[in-house]
Amino acid sequence: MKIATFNVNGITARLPRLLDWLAEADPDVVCLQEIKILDAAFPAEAIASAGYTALVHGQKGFNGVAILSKQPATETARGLDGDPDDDHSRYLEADVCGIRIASIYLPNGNPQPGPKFDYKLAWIDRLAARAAALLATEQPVVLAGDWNVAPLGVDVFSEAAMAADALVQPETRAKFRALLFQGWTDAIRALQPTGPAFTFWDYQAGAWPRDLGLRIDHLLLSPIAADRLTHAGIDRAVRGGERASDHVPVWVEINA
DNA sequence: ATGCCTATGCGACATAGA
Repeated sequence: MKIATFNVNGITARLPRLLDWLAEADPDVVCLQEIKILDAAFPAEAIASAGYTALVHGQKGFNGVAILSKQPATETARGLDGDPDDDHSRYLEADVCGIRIASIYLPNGNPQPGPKFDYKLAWIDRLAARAAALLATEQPVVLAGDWNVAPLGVDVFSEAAMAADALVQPETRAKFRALLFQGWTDAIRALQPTGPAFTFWDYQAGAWPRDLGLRIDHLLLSPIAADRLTHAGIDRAVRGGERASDHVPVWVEINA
């Protein structure tokens, strides 16, 4: 089964690119982030024509996540526990063919320090609580999404240029590492242990042609899912398309 | 030391992204 994550930065603006990529990459499941649309306005018909059902946890203007699937998908969670005042649409989870799959849009957290950074750190704690509960089920689980965390120095084009950014702060990295060390496998790093593996290039300052990227989109696998991991990849070429998102699709294949 | 781009919204610039 091929499972992908793709921050589309607006489903309306990106629909042609998404449909092109679905036809070309042929994933079974796609976790989308930043769909920036209400559930009722989601282009479900176009997605259905491509062969996918859609679970949608939308929001107007910004945020919003979805899970597209060729096989039947059963929703298992919408949002994270732990903060009744949090009205951001950033977490959606489903069962597909016995695999638990989460679409995650972790808060950016800039500027830091400040309330947005505090929200980010608290959100990681809430996600870690959910992740621990999922691990305890001993099911195959895939946590896929835009984590807005560059785990190591090699995951940014320049540590100096990024020093003040919420994506690389020691507290950010420590919380990500703590979650990872619950027992998750970072799929891209499991199959490509060294070197850059960027998944995002800013629209500004010629970041894409200069290859000034970040690795912030990740698929974390539970032990049983990791045992079944056969392939993983980053579809870099998508970044060079017309009206591209600033993120590209990242995917894994696990034995069904 | 800031903006550089891009998407969206009851738009005529502001907010958010990372």
